Amino acid sequence: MEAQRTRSQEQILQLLGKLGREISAQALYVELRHHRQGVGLATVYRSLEALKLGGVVQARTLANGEAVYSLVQEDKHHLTCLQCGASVPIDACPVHELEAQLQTSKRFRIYYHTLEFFGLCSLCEHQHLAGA
Amino acid sequence: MEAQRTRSQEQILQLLGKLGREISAQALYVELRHHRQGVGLATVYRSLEALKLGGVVQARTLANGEAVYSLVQEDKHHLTCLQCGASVPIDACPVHELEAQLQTSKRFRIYYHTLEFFGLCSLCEHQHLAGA
DNA sequence: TAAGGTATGATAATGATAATCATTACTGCA
DNA sequence: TGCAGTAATGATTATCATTATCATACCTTA
Repeated sequence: MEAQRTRSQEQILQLLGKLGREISAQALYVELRHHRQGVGLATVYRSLEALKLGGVVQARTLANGEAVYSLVQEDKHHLTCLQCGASVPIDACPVHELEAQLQTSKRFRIYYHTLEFFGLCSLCEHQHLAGA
Repeated sequence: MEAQRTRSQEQILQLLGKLGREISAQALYVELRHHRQGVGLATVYRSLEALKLGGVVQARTLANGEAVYSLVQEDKHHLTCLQCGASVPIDACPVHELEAQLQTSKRFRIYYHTLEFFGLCSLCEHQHLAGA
């Protein structure tokens, strides 16, 4: 029965809560190691996977390919520069109604969503146009 | 000056257009190889990067970590099952207004956005609850 | 305490992407 | 047309996050 949470899962959950921000599995591993007794890297990945399936943790993939995790929270979205990778948070989020609709029309239990905008920040756009 | 497109870039662009669907860099590499004269894998990656920066190609990352590319197109979003990976397309998209706002308020030139919902499809939710 | 199952951790394997570097194609100019 | 300099290409290697493996430790229940 997977309703029970593992000790590692609890630790990770707690740390994620304390941090209040996204963090990669690798960084989590290091962080846990600093704090108290360490947790194996494999276990970090396993726990994150389980928590994700449990609907309490969400993940998104950064431009460099690594995934970052956080507690499921509504409306933390981003605007990311394709050139320099700068990522600024945005707070508006117009997808709630849609989410509710989808949940019934598509017969999916939706845990979370990601919404990301990609383009060029003004600085990079300049450089880009200049042909730098 | 990077306004000019490379031959490889043109080939890739054309193939993406013909395909009309998302495809990974690796698959593109194989595909190009089948069609005409091959293009090196490194060049595939470089070209995709350039086209992305040029605002004509968009990318998103699959659950398994690989990135898929397609021509920039509005409103091709997905609903993905965290368990089995099933990914069903959705056609509604409520973010246009927000995108327009952001473009001015955040001083970003936005090329495209991704919007993805994650959860469990009804089948997997059953299995999950059953503790399989 | 013993048995069965699950969780864990160290480590190796995988696989996509990025870096390297020598070679080739292209550009503008004499 | 020939040259020089620059950008593009491709084969290959390096990197690095993630997964798989497998033996050990733990926990629950009888």
